[in-house]
Amino acid sequence: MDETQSAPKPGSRSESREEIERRILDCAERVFAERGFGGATMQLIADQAELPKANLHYYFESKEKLYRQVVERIFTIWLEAADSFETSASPEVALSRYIARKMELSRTHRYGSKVWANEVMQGAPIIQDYLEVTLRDWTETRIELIERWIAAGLVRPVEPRWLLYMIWATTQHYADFAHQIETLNGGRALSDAQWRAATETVCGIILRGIGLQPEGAGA
Amino acid sequence: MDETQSAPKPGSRSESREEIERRILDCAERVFAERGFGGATMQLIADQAELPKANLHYYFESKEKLYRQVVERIFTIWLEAADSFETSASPEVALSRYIARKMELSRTHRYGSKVWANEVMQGAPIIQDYLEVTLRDWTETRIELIERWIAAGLVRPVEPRWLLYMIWATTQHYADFAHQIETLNGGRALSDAQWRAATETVCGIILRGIGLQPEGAGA
DNA sequence: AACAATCTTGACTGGATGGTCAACTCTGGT
DNA sequence: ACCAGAGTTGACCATCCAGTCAAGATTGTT
Repeated sequence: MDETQSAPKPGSRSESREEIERRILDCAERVFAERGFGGATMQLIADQAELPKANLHYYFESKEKLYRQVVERIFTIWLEAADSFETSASPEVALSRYIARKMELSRTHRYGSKVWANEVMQGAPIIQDYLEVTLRDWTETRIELIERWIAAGLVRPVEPRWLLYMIWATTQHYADFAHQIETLNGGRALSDAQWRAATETVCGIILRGIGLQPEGAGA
Repeated sequence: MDETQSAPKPGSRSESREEIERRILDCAERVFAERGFGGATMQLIADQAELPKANLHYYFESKEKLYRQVVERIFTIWLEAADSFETSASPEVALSRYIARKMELSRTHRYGSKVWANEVMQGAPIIQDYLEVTLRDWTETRIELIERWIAAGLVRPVEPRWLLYMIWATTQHYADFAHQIETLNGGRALSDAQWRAATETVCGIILRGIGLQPEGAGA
């Protein structure tokens, strides 16, 4: 039901420390995602990782330290995705790639996205500094970039800030609200084709919404 | 620091049962929103409502019953907002009104939106039946409506489903991620003007994105 | 084989949590 | 003034939780 790892058997001692820590982090991510920090229990994480709770504490000092590492790992992934918003590309390319990448992340890192959402909803007690520094800087450079596009007449005048929030919201929605989306999809996960269609629709609406023509768009 | 009520003093016995229950529900909503179901404690809710914990149990049998009522209240509000997506209006009017109403809800019912988000992220253990019946029916009628608009050539062909998700995601983001938005706004809540601008930008991008001209749009 | 370092784990602890209860107070009706 | 029912509350309980610990198992090294 739950095979994250498969090369060395979970109980086996041939697993390296790194592998075990990764297995714990993966399970912790899922549990924190589904129940929030307060609702998650070390016992449940231990069970899912197929370890005794005491052993879990051997690898991660405390629940908070474990949570911190989960959140930090997610932020790293987010940062990498953020790079696909290339400052050198044309508006069409930069935005399409960024949106597509974020949609992909929502599919492959559903739980990470949920942990992030939970953390922010709780007022970002752990990652406030990331918001204030890294995220803020990134946001500001992109706002300036979009403003330059607007000044150059490439993009219809919109406030870049609300545009960025729209992209974040729309793409992350597919991870955070996956359960709702799947319920409305007859209880089934979205197919490859549906993910492609959703990505294209999101790209299409946003690009056209700011006066761009999506690449490879018909009539 | 925390005056939800003010006409009759919190401790006063001149408060009606209804008033007390509403005060509890308001506080519970906030606590559940910020910490999720598992992370919330009855003690904290009681403290915020300025009641002894035992008294809280006099009004609400159990934590789960209280949570259920909070979620049901939110769903009711959501349903009312859903009505502003009028099936009789033009695409421009129906969509603009719906988006504007949802943005307004994100501003006035931030905590309700967060509780909903939490519930869905946890797999909707309490409200699965709402998702499967009420939400599904509503969604399907709107999808058919949008398909008729498309068939009539009023709206550019897009898959209505992804459009609806986009509207939900974008508007609810302003409630669920309010903390992030405020951090990026220099730590201040959005002003009236900013809410208006955000609403207009969201409306503008979505309407133009599907080939409509927002009402009262310039050039 | 001997040994030290690393890893594993069942049993435990102190504190928090949801929920209960019996005693108490208040209010409106007579 | 009296009473019954509604509302209030401190003290209490069983359970669960994060975290500890010491005894034991495994591993790499010589």
